[in-house]
Parts: sequence; structure tokens; C-alpha cells
Amino acid sequence: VRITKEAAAGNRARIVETAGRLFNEKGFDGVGVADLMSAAGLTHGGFYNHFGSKEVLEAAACDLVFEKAVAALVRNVADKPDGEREAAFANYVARYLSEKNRDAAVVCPMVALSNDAVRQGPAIRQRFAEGVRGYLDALGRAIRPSGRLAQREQKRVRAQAITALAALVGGLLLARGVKEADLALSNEILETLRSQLKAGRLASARG
Amino acid sequence: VRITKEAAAGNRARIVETAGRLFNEKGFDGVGVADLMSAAGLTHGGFYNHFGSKEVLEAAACDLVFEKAVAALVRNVADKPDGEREAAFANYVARYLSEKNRDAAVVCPMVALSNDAVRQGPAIRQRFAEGVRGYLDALGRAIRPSGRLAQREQKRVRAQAITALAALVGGLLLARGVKEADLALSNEILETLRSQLKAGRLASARG
DNA sequence: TGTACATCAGTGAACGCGCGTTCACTGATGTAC
DNA sequence: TGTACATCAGTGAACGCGCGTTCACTGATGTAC
Repeated sequence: VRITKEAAAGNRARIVETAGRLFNEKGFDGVGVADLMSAAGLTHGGFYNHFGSKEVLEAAACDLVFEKAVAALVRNVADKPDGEREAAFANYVARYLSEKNRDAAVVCPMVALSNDAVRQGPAIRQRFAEGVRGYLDALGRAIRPSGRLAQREQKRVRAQAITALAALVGGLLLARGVKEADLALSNEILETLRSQLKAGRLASARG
Repeated sequence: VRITKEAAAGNRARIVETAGRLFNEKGFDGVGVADLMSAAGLTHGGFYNHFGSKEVLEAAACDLVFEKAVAALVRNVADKPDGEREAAFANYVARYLSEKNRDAAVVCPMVALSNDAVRQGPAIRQRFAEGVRGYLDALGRAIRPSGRLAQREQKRVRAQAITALAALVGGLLLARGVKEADLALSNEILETLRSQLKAGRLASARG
């Protein structure tokens, strides 16, 4: 039942995308190869035509999911012209910390996979660290004016990016953690962080 | 081989403590009942004399680990007299965000278990939410002056507690996630957050 | 362009393994008299 | 207090199940001529 190279490449890509989604929802260990393949519309036996092991797929999925996240941040905020960037960043934060994003099946990989990543092998941890670096860089570009900055300003921007990221990730993580058992607390966490970040207490385009 | 009630109760307590440690390190699904029992110095068969299922133990371990964390925060910070509390809080933050704490086998349950908790059943999620509530309350008492506060002040303290917690949890989570693959970045994250929190950018006893 | 054959993506049964859980058994503890 | 017996924490083999992975097989694709 050989298929065309293009179809095979499409299948592979679909497996990685499906994996990105399922791993994000249920963790690496929460999704079996068989589940995954059937979710991608295939039977489990063919998995090893595409990937040497489940771990290889985990790494590929990790890459994909971070690329998507960083690309969205760059497209929606970092690449905006100076006049629009501050508003775009505020918008981004509001969406990140929204009830809708908390309830979404797929969320920020740093929220969904941090704990899984620490417990996995070097390959996954490598990709994860790369992803965080990329995300932090994009975040830095999202909260600073364009053009060259004095070194002192660069440091300040970097510190703000790190602080904002920590608060975003921690906030969403906690909001998701308590959501089912205490929706009011979950909403309170999101709302509080939205207003704190809006007030520029954590980071802003102005600094 | 019946043993005294006291010995049995001691065994049970040791199982829960061992579980708290191992679940924290490897996640709920990363530790088997047999691993756990042998780490506690027992054979796996006896597990069900103490717990109806692994999930029951997970809930008990969740309780224990949160109780310990909240108790430490209360003892070391919240219960200090007014004059010492600000310094105690600064100290607490510095320890929380220290390289030593990042590298410790057992860390803050919100960092270690958030993702696991979301994916578990209602019993665990319930305990987790309770734990977060307790921790936030203790944190509120840790960053405010004692005595009655105006409602406006109460709200501000609450918002600061939430913001500080999100930054602490997110920061430690990220620092742990990238540690093995990028130690420099991991250290940078911790250092940045320490100085941001020290500067009162996130929360302080003064506000 | 047409033909012959090797390649390889996909299929589904099967493998070994580790897991949570159950079981029959042991023998000291706890209790009833 | 002493005796007889039921209780139950601990033991280790065994269970069923799901997992990651392997396998023999299929048949359309890709390629060599």
C-alpha cells in the first residue's frame, strides 16, 4: 500500500501536528502511540516508518509547538510598527491571560510542557530550552521600541521580558490548576494579573 | 506478620511522606506503587492495606506536601512580628528563587505538580486548589502589616500576593525547565526575578 | 513511452514489559473469656 | 492474669491490561532498462 512521497510527507506532518495538540493536552506520557496514530487517521504500526521512537516524535512536536508560539508572538506583536506595538502587546497579554485561553485545549507550551520536559531525556530538554530562548527574545522585541538601545536599556528590556514571562506562565499555570475545583479563584488570578500587567507593574513597551 | 497499630500508622505515614517526595520529583505517573513501597522499606502487596487505590495516596501526598509548604511560609514569614516580616519575606523570596532551591529534589508543589494536577481526577484537583488557596492566604499575611486593613488595602495586598506567586512559580518552573540544557539562562531567570522582586516591582511588605 | 521489479508507507497481529491491583498465605497483635 | 482465637499488616506470586515496539505481509509507487 505504498503511497506517494507527498502523501507520506503529509502524513508525517499530520502526525507531528496531532502529537503537538495531544501532548499539550495530556502530557507526553498521557498519549500512546496508538492513540496518536488513530487521531491522525492512521494505524499504529506505521509509526516507525516516520520516527525512530516515540521520543523522536516528542522532540519534533516540541519544536513545532514552540515555533508556532514564537511565530504568533512575532507576527502579532514584535513585528508591528512602533506606533502599534504597545497596544499589540497589551492585547497579547490580555489574550494570554483570558478565560478563553485558559480553557483552550492547546495552550502555551511552557505552561503545558515545562514539567514534562524536566522529566524527559536530553533531546526534549534541549528543544525546550531553545524554545524558551526564542520566546524570550521575541518578548524582548515585543516590549521595546525599535532601533538601537543603550546597553542599560537592553538590560532593562531583558529583565522585563523575563519578569513578564514568569508572571504569564505562572499565572496561567495556576489558573489552569485550580480551574475545575475553584473557578472563582481561577478567574481572580487571571483578572488580577491582567490588571497588574496592564498597569505596567510587570512590563510595558515604555518600561 | 501482624504488627502493632502504632507501627502500622508509622508505616502509613512513611508511605505518604515517601510519596510526597517521589511524586514531586517524577510526577504521579512517574512513580509506581512498587517503587514507592520499596522506597518506604515495604513490599508492594501491603499497599492496599493502607490505601484504597493509588489515587487515594496521591490525594494524601498532595495534602501533606501543601501543608508543609504553607506551614513553612507561615512559620518563617507570616507569623513574624511586624518589624521582621519585610526582611523575612525578602529572605523567603531569595531562597525560593535560589539555585539551591531550583536544584533541590523536592520543590514547591505548585511548580512540581500543577500540570499533573490538571490531568488527574477531581480528588487531586480539589486538594490542589485548596493548597493554592492556603498558600495565597499565607502569602497575603506575609506581605502586609498586621492589624485591620481598609478594604482598598486588602485588595491591593491580595493582588500583590497573586502577582508575586505567579512570578515565583513561573520563574522557578522555567528555571527548572531549561536548567539541564542551558544553565546560564536558568541562572539569569532566577537572578532577574530575585532583583525584580527585591526592587518591589512585584510585591513588598510596604506595597 | 512501456515493461519489470525493487522499494517502502501502511496494516494489524504479536511481542515483552511494567503497571495497578488482587490473592492466598503468614504469624504477631489485639481481644474475649 | 492466663488462654484461645479472630484480626489484620505484611509478603510475594499472580492477574489483566495498556504501553512502546517489532514483525510478516500488502500493493501502489518509483525506477531502471
